[in-house]
Amino acid sequence: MALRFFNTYSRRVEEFKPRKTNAVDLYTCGPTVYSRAHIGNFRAYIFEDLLQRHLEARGLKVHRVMNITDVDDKTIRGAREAKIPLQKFTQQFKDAFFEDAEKLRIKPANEYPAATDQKYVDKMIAMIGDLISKGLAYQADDKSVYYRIKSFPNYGKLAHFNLDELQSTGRVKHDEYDKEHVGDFALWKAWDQDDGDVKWDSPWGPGRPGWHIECSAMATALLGDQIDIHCGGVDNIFPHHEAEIAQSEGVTGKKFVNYWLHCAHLLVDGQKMAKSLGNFYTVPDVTAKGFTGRELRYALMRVHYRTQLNFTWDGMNEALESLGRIDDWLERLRGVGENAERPTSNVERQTGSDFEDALDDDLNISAALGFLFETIRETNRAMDEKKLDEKTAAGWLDWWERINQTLRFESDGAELPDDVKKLAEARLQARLAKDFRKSDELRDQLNALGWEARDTKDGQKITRRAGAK
RNA sequence: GGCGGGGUAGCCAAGUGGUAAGGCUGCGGUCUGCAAAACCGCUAUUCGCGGGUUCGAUUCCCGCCCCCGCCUCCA
Repeated sequence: MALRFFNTYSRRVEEFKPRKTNAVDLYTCGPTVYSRAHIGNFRAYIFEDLLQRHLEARGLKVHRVMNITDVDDKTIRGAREAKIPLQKFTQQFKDAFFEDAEKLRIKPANEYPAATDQKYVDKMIAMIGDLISKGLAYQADDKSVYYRIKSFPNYGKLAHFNLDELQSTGRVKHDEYDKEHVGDFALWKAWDQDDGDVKWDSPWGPGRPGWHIECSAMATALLGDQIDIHCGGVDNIFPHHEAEIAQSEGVTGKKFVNYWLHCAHLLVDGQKMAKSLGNFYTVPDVTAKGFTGRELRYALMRVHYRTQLNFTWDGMNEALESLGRIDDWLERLRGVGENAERPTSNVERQTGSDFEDALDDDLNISAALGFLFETIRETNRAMDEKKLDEKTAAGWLDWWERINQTLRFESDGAELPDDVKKLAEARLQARLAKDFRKSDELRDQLNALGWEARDTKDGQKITRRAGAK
């Protein structure tokens, strides 16, 4: 089956055809580092991770760029309030971002360009100059440079907005006196006192780049004038990505992006999770409740990226239990097939490609996981009936290795905490002494800590369950 | 008001013009010292509501209701 994605530009599922035979250019909008990214932000990055890994599973070499926005109104304000230099202020959130991304097993991008990097500022200035010379931008009385949206006929095509019908939500303050059209957006923001020493020289005076131009500059600088896929959250469709198209195509005259993919919001209590609403959780908030990064990864990944996902602690428990099912299955399967000769050349033939086929269909993760869990039930049944031979088990283990490159759901086999280890040891001794009263008491104590003792033919097994610290 | 996404069991969630995947939870059974895990069984005659097309619709068409998002610096 061919790869297909829903393209925001056409509002249709389209067959994916990369420009190059075996390579894909992927640009993903990264965080604005004015505070720690929340798990709603990470939902988008996890969707992009799934996308990248699946493209790779299909044999495509992915060149991924993720920008870091380290200068804007909020970062400047934050640095000013903290009374520290902008660089120092943003660095802590950059560090936190990479730390969290690693916990969620997100594959690093090839480049993380920063908006404050002089070479990209130079590129932005060059693009703005070019837009002015083409009549697509102008400097207003407030010294800022704005994009003249009425001169770019395709403006509004991505968001499917009619410019004359735009209605202000009042969310953003407009300086309407300076602009030719309310919709004109800033390419270069003239310096003012609140900016302190945050400024760059330009032909239009001191100032700093507008938000949108940074992505146009960095994307074209690192990936070229045209790129295959550009991703982000749905809230980036307008105005951010619409502006990127206007800027990039205004300069190059070429189609900027072939496929626009956007991820729906993470909700909490049925509302969008957003810093501005204060209803958000960060990765450390979730791990502080006793959940791991891979459990959060599962919880954020298991719902199709274009469907809004309501974040709940019940959902986290479901993730934990579901992963436990996978863990138990793998352990059991390894008991049967680990030492068998791997039928490497026949894995695909033996196990099929249902999992990958499902993901080909606009990343249908629910269907893909459906196949995984059906497989688990069927192979467990075969093992119960002692009908799963070594070689078949080994084949399924290879299949798992393959799909786990995309899912990255496997347990990293963390060590047991010392108190748990002690209780488990004591319980083992009690059981050997056939002191079941005591062993049951110890099991209750383990349960209270969020761990479960289970007796198998291979001895006692300790498993983490919901609420473990 | 304009433009999107969505409404499928207790919860989460696939899916198809031909009679509802999967996960979590709950209950019963096998197994077990007892449990757990695993497996088996049960849990939507029904897919927001009302019409229409059709031999047949949850799926296509029309109308309506509800939820969420975007509408110029939010992933």
